[in-house]
Amino acid sequence: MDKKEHELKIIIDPTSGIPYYRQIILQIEMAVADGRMKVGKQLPTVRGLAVDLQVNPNTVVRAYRELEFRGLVTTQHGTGSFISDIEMNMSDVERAQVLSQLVRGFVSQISSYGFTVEDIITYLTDYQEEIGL
Amino acid sequence: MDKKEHELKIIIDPTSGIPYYRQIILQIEMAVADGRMKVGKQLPTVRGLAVDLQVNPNTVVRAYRELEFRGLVTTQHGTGSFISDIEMNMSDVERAQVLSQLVRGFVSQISSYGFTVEDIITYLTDYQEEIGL
Amino acid sequence: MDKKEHELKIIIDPTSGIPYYRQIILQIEMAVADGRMKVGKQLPTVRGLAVDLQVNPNTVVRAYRELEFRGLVTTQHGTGSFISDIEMNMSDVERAQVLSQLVRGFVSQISSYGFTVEDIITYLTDYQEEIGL
Amino acid sequence: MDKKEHELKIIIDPTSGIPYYRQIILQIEMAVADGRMKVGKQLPTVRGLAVDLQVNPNTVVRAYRELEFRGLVTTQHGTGSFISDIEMNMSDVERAQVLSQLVRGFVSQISSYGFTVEDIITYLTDYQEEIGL
DNA sequence: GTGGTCTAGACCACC
DNA sequence: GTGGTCTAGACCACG
Repeated sequence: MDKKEHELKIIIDPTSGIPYYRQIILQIEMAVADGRMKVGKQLPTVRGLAVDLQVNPNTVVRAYRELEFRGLVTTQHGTGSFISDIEMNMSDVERAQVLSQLVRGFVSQISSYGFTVEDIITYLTDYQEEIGL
Repeated sequence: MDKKEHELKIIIDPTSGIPYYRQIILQIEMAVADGRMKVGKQLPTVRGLAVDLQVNPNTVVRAYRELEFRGLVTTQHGTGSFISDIEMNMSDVERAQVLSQLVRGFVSQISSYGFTVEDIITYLTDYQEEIGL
Repeated sequence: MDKKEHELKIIIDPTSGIPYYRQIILQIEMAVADGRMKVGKQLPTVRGLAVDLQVNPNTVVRAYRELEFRGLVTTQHGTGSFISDIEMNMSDVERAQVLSQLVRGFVSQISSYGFTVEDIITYLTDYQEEIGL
Repeated sequence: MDKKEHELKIIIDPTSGIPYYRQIILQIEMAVADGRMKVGKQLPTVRGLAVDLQVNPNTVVRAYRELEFRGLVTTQHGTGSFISDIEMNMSDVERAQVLSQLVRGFVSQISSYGFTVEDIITYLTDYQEEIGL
């Protein structure tokens, strides 16, 4: 078994209309969500990732900054950026605030498709049972 | 007891983060989808709607143009804009698919922050009341 | 009495060692704190302020972005940036989170001078009485 | 009951946001200020301290160099670094002035977000316990 | 080597 | 006109 089969592999789609820095954020969030990136693990360096993705280093910086703001990532100057342990580093209040921002962003997104908060709640309730199986 | 007495009541929310022209598009789409606007019916004039909504006429123009591009609306120069008879609306099934994709993506995202579906539902329920104010 | 005697007058000190964008943030915060900027008032445009301060527009963008993240400022694409009504737009949870971030930043700052949280609490308690006079 | 049994115990907090070399400087300054380190006493060797703190030797070098620049420390090539007899430490009065300036500035800042001195005190008291863990 | 800040200037989206 | 994103590349701070 190759321990590296599920490493962090970010892919930028220039045609998606989604800003590059957001694509980076989303894919790092997903990597954490599905366990490919674990607490304490170092993220690619800013410059390294920029070269990989063929984007400007500043674009990566911006993505990392936003992740740090949200508490998902910790940056140590001169050392690198790491996945932080949110549960440990954030108070309940802070976690609630992150949830709030994420949900509001999502609501804004779905309403641009004409869906309502009601629709999501209904869907999620069903989804929850589905997962619970 | 006429359920259609308010045929087309568009409301712009400047704080939603959704572009004005999109808000107009969405609400016209929804009006068509739920039967408040029917094929052949005339839309408000660009200037009239702009005054109503207190937005720049160009914003309304843009919304109508995009609707025309999608085939939902036909513009007759010098006469006005009308709902065209092309069936461009998403079916319920399609809408459900889109919702599903969006919500699952979001659930994946928030789980990277250690939140659960339960957390979202709770938050949304509160949020819904807050908006309802 | 000239109504404009106390307008927003931002001054960048290139020798202070404080990043320009932080200097902008701090001075806008102060302007709001002392009433020179009020809720709903429009901030200088990004480009306008950049020219005024003789800094790059991106530097102003960054300052405004951070203020928006903190909830002090609301940006409307294509229209401008405005002082937002924090009390209205933020939930208790969100306000608590902003407080948390501000205080933690301050603690980090003062500990670089060798002061402790204890020192601040002591000072603030005295200060509070002083103000209360 | 020797109060000085732990003459110089430096602790690096990687999460504080304060540069390592500053943390070293501050703790040496404080050790001098409260009498744990006296004039003429030898500081730990660069390499020894680097190993102790698990930091890069260059980081210790930098801290010592800055202390030497300030006159607090004298380095004798091939022999070691020593506390010099120049009185560079802030008096209590000076420290109080600095604290005052910092705190008042911060109070002004947070008031732009609608927070009160009371809010900070409450938060700090909680925070203090949290850190104390 | 790492990340942080800033500039100059381009191009896009929204009003 | 407004703000938003991105690039190219420089210089600084930290380890």
